[in-house]
Amino acid sequence: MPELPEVETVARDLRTAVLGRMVLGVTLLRPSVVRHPAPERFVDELTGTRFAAITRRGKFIDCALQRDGATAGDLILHLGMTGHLDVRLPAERPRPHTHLSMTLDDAHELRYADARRFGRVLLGPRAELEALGVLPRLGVEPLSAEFTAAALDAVLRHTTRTVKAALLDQRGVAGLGNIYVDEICFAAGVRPTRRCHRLTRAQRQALHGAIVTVLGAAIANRGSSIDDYRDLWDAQGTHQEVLRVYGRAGLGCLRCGSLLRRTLVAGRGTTYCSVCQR
DNA sequence: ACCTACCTGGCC
DNA sequence: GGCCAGGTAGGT
Repeated sequence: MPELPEVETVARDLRTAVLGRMVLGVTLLRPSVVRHPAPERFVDELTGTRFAAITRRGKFIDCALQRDGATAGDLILHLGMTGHLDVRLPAERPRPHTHLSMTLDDAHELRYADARRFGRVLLGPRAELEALGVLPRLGVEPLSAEFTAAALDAVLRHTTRTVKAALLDQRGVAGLGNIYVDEICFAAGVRPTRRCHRLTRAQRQALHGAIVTVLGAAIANRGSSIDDYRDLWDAQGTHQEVLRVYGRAGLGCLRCGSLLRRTLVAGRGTTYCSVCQR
């Protein structure tokens, strides 16, 4: 469900809601959502910590924790396809499939829910989690200074895979998913089925520009609420209203009017304009 | 570089 | 009942 713009929106709101708060208690209703460490240790090590910083890396939310003012690892959350975070008062009924609830020192609860359970939760120093192999090593952050046209070239140039598959791979560029890859390909005028090594330099540059502008616009609109994405306060984003290809198969291209096609690429439903995208 | 499995819910 | 869904991981 959430891709980079939705995760960024939730991370920013989370900063407002829980930064500086202490975790007084932890209720782990479905231990299997915690991938590391073991459930008892997870609860013990999280209890009594304070949220010191909240950042996003790809589609992961990283809450840096402190205990007695000293660094105490990171609470790392991935929302999968259907994950939700809520900040609610205890009297409010938890949404279905709530797997983890943290009671905070301002009387609110921070809750993690995920119907399909494709998401996960981890706790520990980020470096340690990466060393253990329980956190994947992610590619370049597309909204960082390191994401230059040359950096994208390095991802695309030496592979024969489709552009769609390469951009979905979190080890290349971190944070892109099915909606935004289709939108990026349309904005760049590139077919998602195109093989990376056959891209022209101009096409690679167009993709680089499109990644930055599409993600920026989606964040400004607080993400796309297609099915069940909602922010921390249960409000919808508005970017779904301006998507140009995702969800528009069979409708007219907003640029040239021809019917948008839908195919399967890299195992994912893919919509594109066969006239505007080459 | 693919392909399937992992889950639940909603729609036809 | 079957198909589809914003995402990975693991096996071939």
